Amino acid sequence: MPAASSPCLRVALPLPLPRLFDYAPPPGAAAAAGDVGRRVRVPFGTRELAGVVVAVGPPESSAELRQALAFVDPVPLFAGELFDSLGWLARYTHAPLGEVLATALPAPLRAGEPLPDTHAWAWALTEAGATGLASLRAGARPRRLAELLQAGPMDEDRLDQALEGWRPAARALARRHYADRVAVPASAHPPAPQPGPLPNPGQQAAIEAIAATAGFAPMLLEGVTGSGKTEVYLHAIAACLARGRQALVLVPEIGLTPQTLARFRARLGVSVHALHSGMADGERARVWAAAWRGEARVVVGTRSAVFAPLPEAGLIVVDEEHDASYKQQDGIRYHARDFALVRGKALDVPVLLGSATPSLETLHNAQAGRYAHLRLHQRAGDAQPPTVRILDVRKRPLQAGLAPETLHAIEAALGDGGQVLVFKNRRGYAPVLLCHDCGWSAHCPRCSTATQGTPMTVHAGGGRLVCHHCGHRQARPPACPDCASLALQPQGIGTERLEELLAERFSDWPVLRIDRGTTARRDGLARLLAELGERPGILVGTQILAKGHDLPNLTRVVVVGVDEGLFSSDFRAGEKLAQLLIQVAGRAGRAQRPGEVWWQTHHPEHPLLHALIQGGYGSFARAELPQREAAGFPPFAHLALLRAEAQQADAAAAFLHAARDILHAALPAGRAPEAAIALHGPLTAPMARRAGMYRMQLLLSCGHRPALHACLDAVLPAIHALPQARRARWSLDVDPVDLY
DNA sequence: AGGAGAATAGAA
DNA sequence: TCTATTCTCCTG
Repeated sequence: MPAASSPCLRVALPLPLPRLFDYAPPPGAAAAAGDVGRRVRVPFGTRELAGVVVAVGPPESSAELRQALAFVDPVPLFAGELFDSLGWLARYTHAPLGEVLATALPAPLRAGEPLPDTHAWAWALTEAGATGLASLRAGARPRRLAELLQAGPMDEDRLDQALEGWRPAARALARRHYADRVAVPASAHPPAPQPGPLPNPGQQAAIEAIAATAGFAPMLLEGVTGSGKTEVYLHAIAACLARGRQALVLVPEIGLTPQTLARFRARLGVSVHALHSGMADGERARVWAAAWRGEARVVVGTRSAVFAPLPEAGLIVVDEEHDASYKQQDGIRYHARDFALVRGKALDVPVLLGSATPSLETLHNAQAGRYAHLRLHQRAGDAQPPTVRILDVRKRPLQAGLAPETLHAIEAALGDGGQVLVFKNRRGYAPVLLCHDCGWSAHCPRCSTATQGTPMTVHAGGGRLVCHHCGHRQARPPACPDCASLALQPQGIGTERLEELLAERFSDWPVLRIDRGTTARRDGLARLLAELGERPGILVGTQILAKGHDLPNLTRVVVVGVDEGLFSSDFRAGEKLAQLLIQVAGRAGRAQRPGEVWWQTHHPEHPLLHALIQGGYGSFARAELPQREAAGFPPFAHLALLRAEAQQADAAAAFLHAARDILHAALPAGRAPEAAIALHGPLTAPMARRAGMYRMQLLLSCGHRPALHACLDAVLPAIHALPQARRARWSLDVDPVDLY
């Protein structure tokens, strides 16, 4: 055993413990400053863990240290900017560094596997192939592929561009032993970009503004749907590549379509690495490794892609920056857009935030001059903005939840050969199952709000009950459990029922339902849309249809259930609804055909709807921001939410009361009012019980971010040490997005 | 977190 | 009295 005075490895382990663990270096190694950022395997109690060396120095305690087992990495995996930024993230989220570092890694790397190889794959003709080539049918794909390979082995991503459908052809050649798949070193072949459409003046101005920036520059690119934000991204990325730098593009969870990737690949002329939750762990680790080695020049990915290492970074793009999927809702509750800005600053590169409906936080920063504000007013290709109409359905007879005017509008659009989108933000067959005789309705046994149980949604054509909050499912009861009546009726309308009713009413046209139920498979959505093509028909769907795919023949959009978002208690509900309505409306009339949007509502006078109709999203935002300021909500105040949940309601309450007492005692007296920290609660969470757990929360708000963080820093060790903390599951959410 | 050992509660 | 389950402690 080495002497206690020699330097040790200070290791961050993936544990919910706010501390590091010291180890003697592994056999045959001495601890050196250059070990910082390397992963090590260490013994921990009776188990073995993989952690990250975050410092080298004298041990904290004088006790005999255990010895690390072995380094995983020959050189630091976390170095430079990424290491520093993740340290910042741990401090900002008040989470243990070890957990933050683990969150930043794909699963295999988190588990301590070595950084995988990233050689590219290429196809090469065998000798048999070279001689047998002539025997292949002329003009057929295998023949054309073999001819391409005559010049030498060819990378797979080159083949993607050179020959459509080459993969089956390659398999055919391989079967005859005419060709082999061979590993080749990842070659950074120079970009061979394809020209795109000529930018319009608005796009040109934005492109030039971005080109004129050097170093860190946050920019909001605000452009209505269809104004060609992606074109601007592509120009900025191409310029970044031309300077020999890497680009990172973040997209929302459901925005990353195969079409998007194909478009990026074709236009940029380099391989584009995707990183998203649908990929296998091994593949993610390979892409992460490719970014680490600088081989991946363009990384396009969802939330967690914000952790991609970028040794040669030149640009970060966050598309649809307002999207809620950028906020991680469990574990380390980071916000990918905000972390992208932090990384952009540390990397000293521009960060481009794009949206048709910017978050009020971003808009506020732009208005305050902290972000450059680029605008695209014009829709690409001379497309006209859709006209939006509010349809007052009070006292109107509804059929399938649709007013007669709405049905006529759908019929007219179909008759004109157009497609119609009927948007309903509620999945399933019906939102409630009700007993017509006694008034009983089906509620989830494991979830409830403060005042009532949450209804179970009828699914699968009426045969099954599903809770949308916890996923609990059960068979639909044949009779009322209270009065044994058989008069159980599905009430209200979900997408499944809407699809059924529309298919009945418009039997001459195809009706497609697009929601999590029908698009569970990876490219389910693309498949369904490709099937419909440009034929007239009806799409029934939820959120998932609000973005992504181009639907050039979509001429009419009907939104039902607008009212459900109008009177929510969440202070962000209005913003979310406005964003949704504008995003969905933007689906209409993308090409030459003018679009028409109908919002069905029982509240035609609601100021939110009026603001949107009269002045669009900007007008809504101008009205909303002062209200946020008056109410002391973000972006004018900063929030942190202490959540607790437990099997027994009083365990959660006891913890939060104890935490409140600690906080209260620590609140700095006599501060400037803007640095004052307000405590709200403990209160029962709006969703009081979820999956059988009782849930409570304590909200902290403060006008001055550093004061809030200083307070949390001062108080969290005591909160961690509370005896009540072990009787409840608790977490701290800095900048919470959902307060449910 | 998760494993180990201690404490405690139900079945023979 | 013995085993099953919950509780508490600790990790370098």
